[in-house]
Amino acid sequence: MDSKFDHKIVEKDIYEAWEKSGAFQPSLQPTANGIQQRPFTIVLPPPNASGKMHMGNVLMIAIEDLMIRYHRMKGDPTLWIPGTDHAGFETQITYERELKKQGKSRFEFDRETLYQNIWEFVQSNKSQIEGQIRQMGASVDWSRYTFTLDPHVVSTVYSTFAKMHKEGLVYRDNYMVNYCPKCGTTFADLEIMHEDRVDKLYYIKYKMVGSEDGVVVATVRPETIMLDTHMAVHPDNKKTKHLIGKKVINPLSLKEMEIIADSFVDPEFGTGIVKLTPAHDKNDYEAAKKHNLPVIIGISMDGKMTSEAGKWAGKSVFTARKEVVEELQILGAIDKINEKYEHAVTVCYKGGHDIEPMILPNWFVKVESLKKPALEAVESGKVKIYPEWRKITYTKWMEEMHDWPISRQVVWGIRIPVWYKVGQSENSEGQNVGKSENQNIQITFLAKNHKSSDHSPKITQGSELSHKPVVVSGRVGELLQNYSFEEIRDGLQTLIAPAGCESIVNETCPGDGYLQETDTFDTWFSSGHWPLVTLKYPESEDFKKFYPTSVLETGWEIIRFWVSRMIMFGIYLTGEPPFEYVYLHGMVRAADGKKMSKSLGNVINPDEYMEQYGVDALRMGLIAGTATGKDFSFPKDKITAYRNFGNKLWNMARFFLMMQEKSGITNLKFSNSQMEGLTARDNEIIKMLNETINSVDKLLGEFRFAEAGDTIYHFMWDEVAAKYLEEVKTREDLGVALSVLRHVILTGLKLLHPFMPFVTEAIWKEMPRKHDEMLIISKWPEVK
RNA sequence: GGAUCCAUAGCUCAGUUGGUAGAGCGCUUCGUUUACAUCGAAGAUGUCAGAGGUUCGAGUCCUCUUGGGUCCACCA
Repeated sequence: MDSKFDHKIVEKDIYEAWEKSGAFQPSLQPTANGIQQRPFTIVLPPPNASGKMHMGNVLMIAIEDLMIRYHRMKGDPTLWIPGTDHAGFETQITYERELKKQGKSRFEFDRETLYQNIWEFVQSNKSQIEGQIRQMGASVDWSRYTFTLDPHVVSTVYSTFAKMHKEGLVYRDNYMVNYCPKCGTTFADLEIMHEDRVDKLYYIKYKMVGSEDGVVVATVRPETIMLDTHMAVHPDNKKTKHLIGKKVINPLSLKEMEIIADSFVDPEFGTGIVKLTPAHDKNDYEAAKKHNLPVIIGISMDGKMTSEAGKWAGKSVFTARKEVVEELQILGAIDKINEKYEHAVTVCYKGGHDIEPMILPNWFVKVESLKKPALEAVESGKVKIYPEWRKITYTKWMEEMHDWPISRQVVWGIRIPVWYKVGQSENSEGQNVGKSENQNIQITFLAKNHKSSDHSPKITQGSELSHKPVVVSGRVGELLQNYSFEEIRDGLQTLIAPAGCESIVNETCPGDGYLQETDTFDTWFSSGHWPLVTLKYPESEDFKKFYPTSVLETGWEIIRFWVSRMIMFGIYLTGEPPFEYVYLHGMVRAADGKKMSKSLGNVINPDEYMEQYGVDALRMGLIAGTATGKDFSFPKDKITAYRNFGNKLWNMARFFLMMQEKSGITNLKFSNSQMEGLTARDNEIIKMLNETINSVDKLLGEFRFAEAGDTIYHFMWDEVAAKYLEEVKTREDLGVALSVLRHVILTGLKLLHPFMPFVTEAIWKEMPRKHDEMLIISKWPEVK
């Protein structure tokens, strides 16, 4: 043995030996005295398939591997299923960035081709994260590896959607969604943020109809003024009560606008009068629905003004705002401008871009009947959340939860299995598609045989050359007059079907003339099935044996996104929540105490630490970073400390071996029950060892990982290495002392193995033992 | 605005039924003892944010204040 422990030499070989031994697979693990134990199961929250390991992943794997190894040594049939996530939106963004480097964009591809290209991109990248999971020492069962786009996953998600559709739990409706024109997709309420900003608040003068009087209305969005048809005041506001029912003139459209009463208006804000823009404001939309007002869409999905905006059509929101203000100034319609108006703007959490509220048809999940049992499961303690104070995040969210929009305008994901009939089929039974709402479906597709003489469909992009495919968009009813159904189908990019369209839910194409929905499921809709699909619900033996799983371990920031949905789907499909415990680890912050982010440039890369200090030190250091589940700063010191500790253990073993060799004693006794002639001091150290075992068992049972590790650390270092081992040097009854020392070292290695698997396994291999099995499957010490 | 967590040694954090303040790192001094300098020995550093309350006794429980973090939130 070298005088220093070198993690680089052993890590790879040890992992291969573990994997080869079958220890990761429950069916190949040794059983505990033939007694049928309860299985212990964890499903790995899947990291991004095309990404790389970050500190949060490292902590997650460290904690999960700790629990897994502990239970495996205790003799429970233990299963940890690995997997990776397609990470819909993020991966698509990454891929598009690659395209841009090649001077291309996604608009040059039809949907099918784009999907295939991203698939290949992910396939060529996923070996990195898989390699890193191995490097971490994760004792996962690779034979059960699952990717979130595996055929059986897609098929399970499809059947859930079909079941929910059949039971009336999904519906299609127009909805005011949070749309990000930059990202090109909608975001759920959970996925948007509020950013405090200082903007201009414009006070606009409106003239009353048939009077010289006027009113003044405050707005931050003058660019929508020409769309407005109504204003509103609070019905009980004395100052504005007289205005109800009166009319004013829109300074841009010159149309008359009626002032209505609605209690959502805050009498204290601005002038107490609000202009209504139903298509682009949540409150206004609600009010418009209530009062049956027109909803005029003035901003399109690319963030530009529509034809409804008159002379500003085609201009960006920003430009329109500037120009409208100039126009209003010329008209003398601006009363004043508050230059320093502080308010909160909604932005998307992905890129921090401004959210444009839009009316779009969407698929929704009715959550009312799903959320009740999911809330009940946690409140009754059937699902136990640790740390306990995180529970309130869950219960609050479940109480407030409203219907869940699940459509995403992203290609990379599970395509919603809904089909719209748009083309004529040969066997059409007199169904006149031309008259149906389906002819109003908005299509964007890549036309390969574009005829330059066409003028009805709008060409939005591409060259005039006829051989080069161009992007064509329009209503399908009109497009079909110039293009064949097959050409549209094959070149299809996106489709927006109005809420009233007829549709069929089916996994595969139901017949001729159908186009499939181009939206994909919200990634949380499919990952909400994770414990089910990794266990191959509903028919497999795994599902029968391992469901519900034992612990779901993840970061607290996805309680709402993920944990709640898994519990909902688990109960909905099986009647049982998918796990018994939820353990939520804290967020690893950067050295400066802030959240790690690429934009702040404070990201700490785990690779460097694994390389320099070894996986064991990094894992244990992170676990020791916080004992309470709170967020914590990356604990660099603790990583050094545990690297040193690994070396200390290594040298304890070296000392033992050296003493044994020097003394020539070969008949050491193995278990303390066989040891004779123990001194009071020997009994004392054995007693302390047993107390350590007891407290480690207790602490691990309570998810107090840091304290458990700390307990072993101090016993092994302060009591064994610093004291007992020194005494051994001068003992006359060396045979007894070495027997005790070996017993203590071997037992200590067992206790430590779940925390620091590599160094303990490496030392174990060097120590003379009774059985020659690996440490990973050795029996956890029990105190009699 | 609502909710929640936090404030303990220079730094990062422990301190779970209330009972004499802890760890790691850092710092000071000393040490070539044959397991380990990724080591050993000795040592310094805290009105446990502030105020009040409950108690024989409070870092720990309650109230308020101050200062932070995070989540949620429709105010044009």
